[in-house]
Amino acid sequence: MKYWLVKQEPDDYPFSQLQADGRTDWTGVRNYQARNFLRDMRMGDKVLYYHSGKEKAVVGTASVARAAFTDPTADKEDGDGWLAVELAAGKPFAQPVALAAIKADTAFKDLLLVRHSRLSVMPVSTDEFGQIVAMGEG
DNA sequence: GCCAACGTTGGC
DNA sequence: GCCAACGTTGGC
Repeated sequence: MKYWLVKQEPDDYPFSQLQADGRTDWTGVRNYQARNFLRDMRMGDKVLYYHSGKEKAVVGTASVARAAFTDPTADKEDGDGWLAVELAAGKPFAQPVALAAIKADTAFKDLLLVRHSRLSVMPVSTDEFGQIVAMGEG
């Protein structure tokens, strides 16, 4: 099993909305590096859900409910080859894990969230995932 | 609101 | 194929 982190503006689609929906198609990714990570996702993989913008914190977990498929929201102008996955809501964190806290911990110095802040879909290691979940559960 | 980082576009 | 210009993202 692999572990991932996805980033979303809470104004666009907050974690609470994913919880309300149960699951959702993760569409609209138009970046090749992120697309390649989507392609590597397998059903059952675990996902950290990060709120960018004002919040800047990991707020809960999700899981991959359906492996990559053609993004139905990609139009002609976008070209083809874009992918989506389906995510299922996991657990909200009792305590959001702030980006500042992640940056302050050298255990996360290689995390792409820190190193490559603009990437919206990224892999995380087993250890990183476990540690962030532990922090989130308080 | 600003700026840095990065990706994309378009002229050459 | 290179590179400057531009647009977007996201942290501060």
